[in-house]
Amino acid sequence: MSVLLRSFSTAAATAVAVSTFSSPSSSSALSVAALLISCRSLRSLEQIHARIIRKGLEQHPVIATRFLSFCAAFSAPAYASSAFDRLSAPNLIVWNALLAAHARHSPLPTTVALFNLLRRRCSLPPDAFTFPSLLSSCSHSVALSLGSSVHATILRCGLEADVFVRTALIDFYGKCRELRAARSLFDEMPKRNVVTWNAMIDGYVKSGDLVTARQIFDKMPERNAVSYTSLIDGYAKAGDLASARVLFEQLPERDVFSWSAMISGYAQNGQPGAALKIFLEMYNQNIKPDEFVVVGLMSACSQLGSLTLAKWVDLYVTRSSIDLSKAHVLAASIDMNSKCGNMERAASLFESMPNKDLISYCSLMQGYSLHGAGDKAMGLFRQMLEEGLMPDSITFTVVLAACSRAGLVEEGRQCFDLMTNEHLIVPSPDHYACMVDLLGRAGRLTEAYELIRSMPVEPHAGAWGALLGACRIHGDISLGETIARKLFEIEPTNAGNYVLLSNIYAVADRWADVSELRTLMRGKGIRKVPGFTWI
DNA sequence: ATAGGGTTAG
Repeated sequence: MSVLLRSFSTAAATAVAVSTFSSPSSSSALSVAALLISCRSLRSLEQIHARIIRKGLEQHPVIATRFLSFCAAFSAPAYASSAFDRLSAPNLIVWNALLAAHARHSPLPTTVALFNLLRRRCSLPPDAFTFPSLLSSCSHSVALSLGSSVHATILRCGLEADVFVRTALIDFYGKCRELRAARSLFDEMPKRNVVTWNAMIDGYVKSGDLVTARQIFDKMPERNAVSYTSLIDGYAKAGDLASARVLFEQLPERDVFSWSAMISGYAQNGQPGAALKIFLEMYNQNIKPDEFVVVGLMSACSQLGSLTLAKWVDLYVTRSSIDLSKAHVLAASIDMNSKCGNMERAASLFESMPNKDLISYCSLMQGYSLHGAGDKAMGLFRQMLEEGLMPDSITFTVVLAACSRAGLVEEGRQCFDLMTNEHLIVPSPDHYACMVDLLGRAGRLTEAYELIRSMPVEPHAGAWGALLGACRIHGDISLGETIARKLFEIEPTNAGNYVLLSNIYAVADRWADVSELRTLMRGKGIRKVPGFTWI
């Protein structure tokens, strides 16, 4: 009965609207309106648009509104504007639909300009449908002062009590970390819905107050997937995967957002195995992944370094409907293939990029470096400079590490000079560690020692460790002892340093020293880490 | 016709 009534009233509303603009035929308007509802892509929207024009229905307010909201759905704000500009007398509803299309997909200034145009051109003042879009645009840009002036306008229009407007305001203040403003608006609200509560949770999560976010979550009368996922995401970002997991297990209906929150949460916290397990659970439930899930999966796979897995993931993504040309998916894929040793694939993905960026260059260079092709890494570095890209501090870390692994002493030195003299980058402890490693491996132990002692910043254990490793390779006992003594001070419990010195003694047949060192270790309660060998 | 959730990578 209610369905019948509703469809009747929709038809009636259409008829009224049609009569106000004198349509050629109300039945064609109805059929086009029905066609619009079933529209599934931008291409089919374009076809329907042609039909709208052909049938003379372009000025029909209901058709125009529906058309504009489909432009919003397919992220086509420019298309919405071009159609809107041909309307002779758009009413407030049509204006609101245009504003919504832009609020979701255009930069804030464009949306604000449109709002000002609406105020000047539309015969009616903005209503409760106007402000939520405008505010959401302010929220996404975290434009506190602009949004506050919108709030003032809302008060002048007497619209602050509207649930949609008020929820949008709460969301806005929450996103701007103005939790006190959000809270006063929230506490004095007579009727809230689940979106209102979720806006508060999101605000507290974003400002890092997980305790209050949890209190809101526990207090709310009904929850949906968004309530859970916001909190899961907050816990995951704070590294509390245990709490995230408990909520995830409690969530009755998981959507792709909740799955990706867990997968990327584990991946980002260095638990690639757990990330993979969650993904497999999702996969076995035949849930379609999206690009966020896939990026998390690839990140986990990079950390595991398994070529077999990387090949499977690659094939899986190729067969899915995920757009591999999207920048972050591509970056994750290049990184995964590089780290897992599929350099051909990494290189071909890299070549497919129209605009190669610093990060993709670095991913590929690191891959070559890791797999013993330092010369290829250096070739890429030269190509990068020729392309006019500006290397940053991390780029040089990758490049210097590549030189060090490949024993390219001269190139490494040149790069260090290039970094400091031309790019004016202050060398970090990491850069020094690379240089010490580079010189040390090449047997220039004295030079390396001089470098480490002349560092203007405090060298970290990695630099000393690299030098101690070099002393072992080149059998320098006296320097080795000096460096080891330094390292025992900096990191007294790292067994690796004791093992290295012990190996130096062993190679020189100084077994008494080996034995003494072992006693020293036992005395300090240090146990050797599996994987290190005593000769 | 309107408000809510997610990867800054090397």
